[in-house]
Amino acid sequence: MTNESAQKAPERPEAALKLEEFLPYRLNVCANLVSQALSRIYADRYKIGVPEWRVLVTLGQFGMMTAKGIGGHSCMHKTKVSRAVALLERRKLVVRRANRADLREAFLSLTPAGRDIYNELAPIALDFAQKLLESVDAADRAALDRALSKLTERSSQITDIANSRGGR
Amino acid sequence: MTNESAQKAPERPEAALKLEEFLPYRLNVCANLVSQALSRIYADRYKIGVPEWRVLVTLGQFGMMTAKGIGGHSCMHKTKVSRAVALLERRKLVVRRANRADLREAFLSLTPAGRDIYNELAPIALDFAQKLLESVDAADRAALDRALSKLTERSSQITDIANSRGGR
DNA sequence: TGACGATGGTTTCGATTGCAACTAAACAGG
DNA sequence: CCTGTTTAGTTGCAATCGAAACCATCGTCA
Repeated sequence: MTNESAQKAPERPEAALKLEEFLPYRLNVCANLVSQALSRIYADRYKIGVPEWRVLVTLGQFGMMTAKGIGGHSCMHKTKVSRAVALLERRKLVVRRANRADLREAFLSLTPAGRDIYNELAPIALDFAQKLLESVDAADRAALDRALSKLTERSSQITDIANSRGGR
Repeated sequence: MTNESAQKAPERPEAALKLEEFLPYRLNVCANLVSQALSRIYADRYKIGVPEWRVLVTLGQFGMMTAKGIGGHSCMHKTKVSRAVALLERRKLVVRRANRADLREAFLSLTPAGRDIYNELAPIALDFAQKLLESVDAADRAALDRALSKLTERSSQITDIANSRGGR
């Protein structure tokens, strides 16, 4: 066997790329399925999607916040936040209060109706997550927690570096 | 404290829903970041997106397959597969060969050019996944593996049940 | 004060998505 | 055979998304 042919060999069999074992793929499939299962809880009941759900939960958690704050905390693009808030505002689930000290931003918070929905959904969502976690061996749960944190941190790091390189 | 007020209490503080600790949310964020980081490897270089990437990898792995087969193996909607294949076909990375025994379907496979790209990308992708995994404590990796499998299984189960109920 | 860059948020626009309707071919079962 | 049903794959359409442009306001510095 020459060097040439060794280089051209498709791949070492033991290193073959199998999609179903490939971490990024598995994460994506898992996250989508979980997301879809969860959204059954609120989608039909209240006709809202994931972005609206996140806004609702964030405001439920913090009480009052700017759109920027919501975006930062829920990892959503500002246009997504803007549109989700607009929808919730139309439905009278969220109110906008001007910030006298800075008229560019506005403070958002749940209306009583929004709070009602939040109070109804939050325990159901927690229960859902709990049920989901119960399918994972108790001994593995902490590891999953750590792993998700590490993977999230590492990949956002990679993206940042690549972005700063590309943006030169 | 009456029963009434206990029922109306927003939530027990210890059970409060915190988005940043909520498993479905964390999975989604993690998967998106990882996916985005990975796509840097192939997106710019070859101007393809996730669906095309998955078709490429699936065909690289199995050699020859129908669109249905690809969809099943890569968890993609048939329209996504159809469009991804159409794009790759236009780029001469994939060929379609009629199945004499059943003219509805067609066998798809990589062209030599497609195989070249696969052979270039696969090791880089594997390396990426490896690097990513290295950020996770070695002791936690097997647990992550099991947890992802369980969560995937459980949530697709939930969705299936809900779907069959709704589809009555 | 007044000009300029930065910032919060909205809007416009092109691209991607998934559902539903469709086409064409296979496979009943009489 | 014909007829109705199922299946592989494509296409039309409406909804969603994110990048970039945009608008209004703020902070800075001369």
